[in-house]
Amino acid sequence: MRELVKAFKALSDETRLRILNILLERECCVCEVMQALEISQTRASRNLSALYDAGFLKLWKDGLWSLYSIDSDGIKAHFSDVVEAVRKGLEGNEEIILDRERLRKAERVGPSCVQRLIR
Amino acid sequence: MRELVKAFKALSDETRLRILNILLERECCVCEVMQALEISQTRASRNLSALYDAGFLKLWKDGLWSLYSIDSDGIKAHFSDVVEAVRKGLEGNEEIILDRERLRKAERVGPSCVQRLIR
DNA sequence: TGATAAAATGCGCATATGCGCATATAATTT
DNA sequence: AAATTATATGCGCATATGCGCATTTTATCA
Repeated sequence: MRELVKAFKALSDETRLRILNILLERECCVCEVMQALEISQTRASRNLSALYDAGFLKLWKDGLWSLYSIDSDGIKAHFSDVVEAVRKGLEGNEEIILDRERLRKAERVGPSCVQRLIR
Repeated sequence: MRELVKAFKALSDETRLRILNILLERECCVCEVMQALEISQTRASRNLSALYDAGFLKLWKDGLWSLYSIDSDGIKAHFSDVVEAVRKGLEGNEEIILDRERLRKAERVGPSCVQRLIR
């Protein structure tokens, strides 16, 4: 039960749904998430961790980069339906579309290069 | 998006998952929820409202009674999978089993008769 | 070894949430 | 109309959450 609650808690936040959405597109490092969603480093890092702790993501460290991606195998069988529901539920949303567009332009250069772009 | 977030927020609470679970068994009035989960009137009422506001329940008033039940039709197509995920996710949980047992014994007599049983 | 860089984290604050208590509301009964 | 009863709600408080700022951690590279 605790785990279920934790999973839903992870999904009950706009930032995290947006993150999940771009990760459905492809694996990302923290700075790419920052660029795609136009959010701060702290915010990206913390929310990625939350999704990770809830069991939705897997993490693979490549040097300085933390690469997060959907943990398709780790997500319990019946919970992949929930992720699918998220994907469908977000379909057509404007912000979500923008996120994906910015993701296409996002580069794997760290936050220090982007910092000034954010506010 | 706001709606999605609201839906998941409604599901990210133990009390509300327990309520959803007994409503999967059958329609209940507030006092039956109190009895099944052994919680206060305020708590039952408020959490039922939250699930209602998020679009999971429908409400039918019969005299003094407010009868809540799963809104199978109202729940959007792809969201019934989420409810199903909840049901499966709760399977075997001890508290959940107890809730269902108490539900069987629950009667449609108001909180005033039960009040003393709760703490 | 020192400088640089990506990501994580401690702290603090503003806001949100859960819920008890008391009371209000609304429907029923006498 | 007054009393009773099932549910809803205003208020207040304790706790949780989100996130910015500054700093730390961890890894790379000169």
